[in-house]
This record gives sequence, structure tokens and C-alpha cells, in this order.
Amino acid sequence: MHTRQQGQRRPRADARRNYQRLLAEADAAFREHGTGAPLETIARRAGVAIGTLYGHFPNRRALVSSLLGDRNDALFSLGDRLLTDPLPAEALGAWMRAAAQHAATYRGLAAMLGDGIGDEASELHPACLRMADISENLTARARRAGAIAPSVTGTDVSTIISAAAWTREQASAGQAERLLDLALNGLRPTSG
Amino acid sequence: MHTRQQGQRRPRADARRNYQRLLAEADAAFREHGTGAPLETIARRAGVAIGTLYGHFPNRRALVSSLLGDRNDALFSLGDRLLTDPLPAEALGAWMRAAAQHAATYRGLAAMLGDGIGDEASELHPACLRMADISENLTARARRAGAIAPSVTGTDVSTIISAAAWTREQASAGQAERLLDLALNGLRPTSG
DNA sequence: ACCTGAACACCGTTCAAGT
DNA sequence: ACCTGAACACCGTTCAAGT
Repeated sequence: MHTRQQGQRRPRADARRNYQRLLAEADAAFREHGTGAPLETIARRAGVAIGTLYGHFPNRRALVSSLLGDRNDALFSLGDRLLTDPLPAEALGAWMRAAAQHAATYRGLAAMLGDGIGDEASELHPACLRMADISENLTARARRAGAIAPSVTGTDVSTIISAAAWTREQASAGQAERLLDLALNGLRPTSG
Repeated sequence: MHTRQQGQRRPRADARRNYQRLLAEADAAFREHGTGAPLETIARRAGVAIGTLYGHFPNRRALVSSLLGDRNDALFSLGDRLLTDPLPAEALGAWMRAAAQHAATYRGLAAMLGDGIGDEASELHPACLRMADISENLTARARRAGAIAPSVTGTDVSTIISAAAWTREQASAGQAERLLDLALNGLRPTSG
């Protein structure tokens, strides 16, 4: 849960309400039209002027990032739990499925997260790093256990996750599953 | 090569020149800024008014489609040749690499081609169908030869091509190669 | 037959003025 | 401290008027 940090005063009641309404409308709009949905519409549906939206969220990425907050926490704690899973190969597979589904929450999100890895100024950057870190750790463990080929890197796993997320947005969840299954199969040792 | 069909008269000299200039500037702009590059800029650089661009190409897809013309022909003829290649597995791999590279000619093209498959009204639809058809045939041949698992479909192969193309645009050619290698490895028989 | 470019629609973003 | 909404910038697309 995202609680307020010390030293920050409680915002005015109307500001808090507007913030929550904006998040709710943004979630609905992004779900329906992708992360490129018009911000003007979101503001209007939330009952505020466009300037109020910009007052709370300096840009589209900040809005997406706030929306992903709790969802990120859940994903990361799943990742941490999987790191102690007794079956490294299965843990890696479960992580890749969960991360791909997460990165496909909204149409357009996979591309935004892909950009966020290389852009330190992006509001999405920290979450991208965290995902990459978990991928790296789970990959290293599976590699040590001999469950995947020695040549497989954490970057390879991150690439597969992003590609599967994009496939999910672009084509279907079924095709994303197929891509994941085939790639997971391809990660295994023996002439990998 | 795209020659004029019978019954169509030769266009006016200035129209032909404008058409060629627009294609050249569009290619440069799409290479640099992706398929979303401003059409106004393309028209200005070609030395014509925006209306002239729309006179030649009713929309962005038509422009992209014309740009891909010769490139498509080369890809399809490669596909036809590979269908008689003595090594079905290698032929499939070569096709997937070539198709993925083609679909990543411009940033944003992978998504446009992905949309083009399901949209009969798209100017890109015929080329998408042709690519899917070649994928299907090469997959069937590799399957008959026992080079890939019996469960692998032409759609799976198309999905991998699209995902690799997007990875190439989004991340790097190297990561796209990795995705292709891993997926190709995953296509092979034995618990596939 | 083809070209021009003003006109309109739409969206992102800022900021002076209000409360 | 926060909100409003006019203002500006930018781009896609159309079409009446020109040659």
C-alpha cells in the first residue's frame, strides 16, 4: 500500500477526491482505449478541468505510473516469493507469465515499459529496473540449477516478457501464451 | 517491379515527379522518426502542398504500403524459393529472420502489419496475408519433415515473426536475434 | 488532371486569474 | 493550496478555388 511519507501534510479534501477520481477515470479510459487515450476526456469524466489533471500528474507516464502502483507491489512480492520456490524452472516460468500479463494491463503499456528501461527520467524507470532485477535473479537461479542453458541471460528473459506482453495487447492472450511456451521450451539446455 | 496496368494512362510528368519525391521523403522520415512521422513535413520536404500528398496517398497506410512494394516482392520471392529448399528447418529459420527484419523496416511497422492482418480494408492487408500464407506453408513442410513439433502452427510462426520485429524496433537487432534463436529452439520436437 | 493552402477538428500543455 | 479554462502549438484531413 502506498502511504504518505513523513513531512508531507495531508492534502486538501477536494484535491484528494480529484486525485482519486482522475485515477479511476484514467484506468477506465486506458483499459478501453489504451495508454494513448485523450487526457482531456479523462479530466472531463472526472469532473475537473484539464489543468487539474496536469496539477496532479505532470505527464502521461506519471499517470500510468500511479495507476500501476499497487499492481507493481503485488508483482514484485510474487517475484520475491518465487526466488525461494523449490523448483527454479517452474518459478521462472510463473514469473514470466505474471510479468507478461502485468506489462499488458493496458494496450501500449508494453512499449512504455520498454522505453522506461532506458530512460532514467521516466516515472516508470524504477519499476522497470525492479522487474529486470527480478528476472535476472530468477534466471541466475534456474541457470545454476541447470534448468536452462548456460547462455541464457536475464536480458533474454526480459525480452521474452516484453515480447509476450506486446503480443497479448496486439494479438491475443492465447498467442502470448504460445510465444511464452515456445520460448520457455527454447530456454532449456542441450544445444541452447 | 511495379509496372502500370493496362488501361491506365501515363500520369502527367509533374504528378509522377511529385509521387516519387513524396515516396523518397516519406522513406527518409519513416526511417528516422518511425511510421508516425508528420505527413506535413514529408510534403514540405518533397516541395508540394499537403493536399498533393493526400491526392497521391489517401492515408498513412497507403503511403507505407507503396513504400514496401518492391521490398515485399523480394521477400515473397525469397519465401517461394525457400519452399523448395532441401532443408525444411533451415528454410523456416531463414524465412523467420528475413520476415522479422522486413517487418521492422520502420519503427511502428510491426504494429501496423499486425493490425493489417485483421483489417480487410487496410492497404497492408494483402501483403500481410501473403506473409501469413508463406509462414503457413513453410511450417507445414517443416512439420511433415519432423523438424518441428507437431503442435506448431503457422500462426505460431507468424506470432514469433511479429514479436521479433517489434523487439528489433523497440530494443535492438541483437535482442531480436536472441528471441528468434530461443523460439526456433523451442519449436523443435520432444515434449513440444 | 492535378495542385494549392486555407479551414476545420482534435489533442497536449501551459499559465494567468480566480477561489 | 488548489482549480479553472482560455490560449497556444501541433498535426490530420478535407475541399473549394486555381492552373
